[in-house]
Amino acid sequence: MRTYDKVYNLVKKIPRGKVMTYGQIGQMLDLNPRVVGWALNRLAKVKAGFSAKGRPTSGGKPASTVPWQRVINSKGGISTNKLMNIPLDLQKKLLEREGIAFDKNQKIDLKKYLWK
DNA sequence: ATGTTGACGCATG
DNA sequence: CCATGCGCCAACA
Repeated sequence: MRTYDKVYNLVKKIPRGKVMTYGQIGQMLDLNPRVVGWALNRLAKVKAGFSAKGRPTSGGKPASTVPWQRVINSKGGISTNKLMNIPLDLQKKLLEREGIAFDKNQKIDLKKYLWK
């Protein structure tokens, strides 16, 4: 069981309309937030077709089943907008589609949507 | 084996 | 409020 598989398995359990933070996931899996981010970043690459040479995914195909958009930072904001391989505001759109609202600062109300 | 790289978080100024 | 700095550690080259 790779470390990133733990992350994927947990993220897959996040119910629709709820979100989790990197720090929260890291705490639950006894990993650092950075590692969580790393795992998701890897997902993005796979999804973008940059499948790592000879190492596309861990056996299966987690990329298509992991609701990565439900993972946000501790401020309740989106962290993917500064990335090259993900369209701007894609994550925001996906979340809004699930009924999650953003305020004027592009932030989510953690009190309301955070899953525990 | 070793160095680099982060979808982060927290403390500090 | 914004800017830095550091910890942290798996995966990759």
